[in-house]
Amino acid sequence: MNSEFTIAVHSLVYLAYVPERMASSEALADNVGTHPARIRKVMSVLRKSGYVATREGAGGGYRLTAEPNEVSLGDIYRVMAQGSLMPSWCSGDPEMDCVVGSNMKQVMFGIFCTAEKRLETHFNAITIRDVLGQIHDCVDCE
Amino acid sequence: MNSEFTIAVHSLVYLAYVPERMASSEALADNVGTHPARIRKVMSVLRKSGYVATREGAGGGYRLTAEPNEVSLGDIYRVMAQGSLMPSWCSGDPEMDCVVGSNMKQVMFGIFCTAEKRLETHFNAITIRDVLGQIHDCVDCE
DNA sequence: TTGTACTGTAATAATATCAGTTACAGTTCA
DNA sequence: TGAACTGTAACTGATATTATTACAGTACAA
Repeated sequence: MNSEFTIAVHSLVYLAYVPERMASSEALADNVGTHPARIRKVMSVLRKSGYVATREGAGGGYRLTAEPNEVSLGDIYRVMAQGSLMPSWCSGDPEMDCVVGSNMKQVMFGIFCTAEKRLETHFNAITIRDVLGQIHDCVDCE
Repeated sequence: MNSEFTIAVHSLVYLAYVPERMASSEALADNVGTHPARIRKVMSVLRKSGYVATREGAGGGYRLTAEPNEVSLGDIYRVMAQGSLMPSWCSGDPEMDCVVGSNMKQVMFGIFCTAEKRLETHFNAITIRDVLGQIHDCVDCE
């Protein structure tokens, strides 16, 4: 999996943490630990998916529009990283003569698809609010 | 995830399909669609884990030693690809001042760990025999 | 006992993916 | 009108992945 999913989750949690004001791509990049341009790319997807509002121009930036307890990591996974479980390279060749070699690609595809559904089910149960809660729990433990 | 998991599963299924004879790395590479040296590398791990026997020299190769219905994809995942769900790059920095930025790495780590456990649970329920069965089902459907 | 056919393993090369960066047009506010 | 932003694409460098080569070691068979 590439890290856009992580960046998206981190950004949304941060926006949920400062709901009253807009955060610029630079502020988010600082917090996430990456480059502002990368943040803008990720946020662009989240805007198109309806999770954040953006404003260009001076004083602009990003603001969470969805309710933190109504956005799950599953939602984010689907828009940022769906299909990333299956390796890009897959074995077998449908054209070949052997039963195993010719059907393996299809069978493994099915296995990876159901595996990914499992993963999504797991992520569906975790909301942005939950993640923010876990972060606050970290502090309480210190 | 890199594709060694897929290569391992494919190879074991193939060996389960031809249990009476040894398969050379070249025969397996042909069936899987990769280079013999890569097969040997993967099989070396499977040998050390006790799933296959190998024999060097003329007429040598690989043979399945485990029972196809006793080896699960979860077993294979653990030896070939454990930890591959979490992206190599992760956000946040424990040293920083912000609660979100400083704890996110740890929280996401936990989320990815439990997600991977879910994945393993799913893979645990699928055996090499099941995969071979699915391949035979493919043929019946044609 | 020697040649042939294998595995084991490491090193290297080629390729693909990922992350960082730069650049600039477009937008908004003051 | 200038400053502070986003949106997006292009490019660069780093890292991960796969392919390939090479060769030492092992086992069988003539």
